[in-house]
Amino acid sequence: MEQIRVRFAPSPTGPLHIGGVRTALYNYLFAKKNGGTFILRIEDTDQARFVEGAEEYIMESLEWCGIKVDEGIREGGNYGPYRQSDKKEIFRQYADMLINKGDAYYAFDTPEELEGMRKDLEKAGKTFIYNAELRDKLINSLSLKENEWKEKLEKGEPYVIRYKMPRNEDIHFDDIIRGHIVVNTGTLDDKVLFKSDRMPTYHLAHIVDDHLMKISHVIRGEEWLPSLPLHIMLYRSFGWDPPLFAHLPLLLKPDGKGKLSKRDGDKMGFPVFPLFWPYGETAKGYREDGYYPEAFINMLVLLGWNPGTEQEIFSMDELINAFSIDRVGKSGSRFDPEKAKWFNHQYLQNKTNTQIAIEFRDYLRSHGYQDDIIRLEALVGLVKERVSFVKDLWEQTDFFFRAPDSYDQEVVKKRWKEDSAKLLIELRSQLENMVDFSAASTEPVIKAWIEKNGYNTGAIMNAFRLVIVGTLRGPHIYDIISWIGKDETIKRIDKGVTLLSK
RNA sequence: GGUCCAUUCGUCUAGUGGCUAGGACGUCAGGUUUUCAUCCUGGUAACAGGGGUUCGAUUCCCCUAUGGACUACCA
Repeated sequence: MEQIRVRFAPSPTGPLHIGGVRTALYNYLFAKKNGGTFILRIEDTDQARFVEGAEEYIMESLEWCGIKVDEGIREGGNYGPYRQSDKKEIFRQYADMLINKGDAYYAFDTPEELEGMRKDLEKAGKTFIYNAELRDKLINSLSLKENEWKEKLEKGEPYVIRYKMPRNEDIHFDDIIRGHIVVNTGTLDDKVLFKSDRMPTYHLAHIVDDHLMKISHVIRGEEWLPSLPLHIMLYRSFGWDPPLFAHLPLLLKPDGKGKLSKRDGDKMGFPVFPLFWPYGETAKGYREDGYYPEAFINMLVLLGWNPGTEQEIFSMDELINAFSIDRVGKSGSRFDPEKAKWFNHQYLQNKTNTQIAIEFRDYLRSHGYQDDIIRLEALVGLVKERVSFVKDLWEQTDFFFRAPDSYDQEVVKKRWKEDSAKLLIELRSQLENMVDFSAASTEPVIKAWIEKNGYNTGAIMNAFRLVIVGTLRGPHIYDIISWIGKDETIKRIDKGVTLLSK
């Protein structure tokens, strides 16, 4: 059987969008599932849009996601170079092959001339297509006499190389996800294959590279579907067997219409990129927002693919095992930031308290507190179920580290009664004598004391929580006082009684 | 405008020529927690519309509508 080789081929024009990450992920899963090779190829044939740092960003993003590249710029491989600008001479040779074969030609029209004609025709209600109908009226090696266009070449006039699309021919092809598609060449134009800056366009470069790199399956975004007929024609002209194609549906914005863009993220407060983008107009990333890469990937993989079972939580290994391109859907998926949070919650709950405590320690430092890891582990155990992110732990635990310096006025109004101070002072004396301050020890004692005196449990517990926490929230009160300790508990009771009895 | 693609609960989706159309997120209601959150249980909610084909269509075909992509010397 043929060796499976797939590639992810982004262009370094900015940060990698999560739609791009998903494409990379599906390629990776497909490769690993089938014992194949995952290749990262940088398509930097557009010199004008090149962005410094984008290439590094792409590689770092894949690494963070746990998508391992088998062949690429860093990894090497036998099918390099893996950066297209490093092999532009090679592309030129292939463009010449097409010219010699008569399937491509030189065109000398300037962009301004073409734009002018396009506008004129549009005014007349017609569509301008550089194709068999019009190419004779334009300036190229088909319309000009041989000596004329050769002279232009010799004089060094700028030119492009265009593909000579047949006038009227049905092109049949298959897409793994979408099935059989037929397009007539009459609706297609003579696409530019080689630009006047002596770089190939995407169309030429990726066909040549995919062939040279022995790519077996092209898995890419749906936006390429309309140009697939051209690509099929190119394979035919070169006399090469095309790879198999799978065009992935798009990722849509959470509300409204259209595909997901950076603006949506800014507007609705969620990241559209895996990592923070530090150049120019900066953009936030999932990593910096506190997402675990496993959760991010798990969320992303289910946008457009499902295993056909009810399993929702997948490790990368499980994904590799379960993945099948047949189960990729056809329609675009709307991205849901709420579900992304839910996934992170799931992953956070599955971490050990130790792991979380180590991460939490860094956040604590930024708030000016520290504690030893054993105590932090215990603390994490009390509150982790309440949060989806480590960074949210602080707002669940701030009162463990500092006594309240003000009290929730609504609670005071409702729960602080005439006899609250007296009851808390009694409670204080109960606690004061206890040696073992664990919840298991204090809880029954306090309960018994309340019962014996026929006190109202609610009145005491709410007042107690108020002076310890400052408001009515948090874990079991006995767990809280155990963690902060007897001295601190007594102090907080005293402080509360003093301040609230005024 | 032209070409191509798509359409099941609000969202991600499962599914079949005959099912009470299933799950998850969200939401709502109860329960647990004398707090809050979590958690548990339950509820709400969908086959875009119209024609066919068929004994029977959510499922197959056509049309319409809606949405999307592409339509650069960008990828």
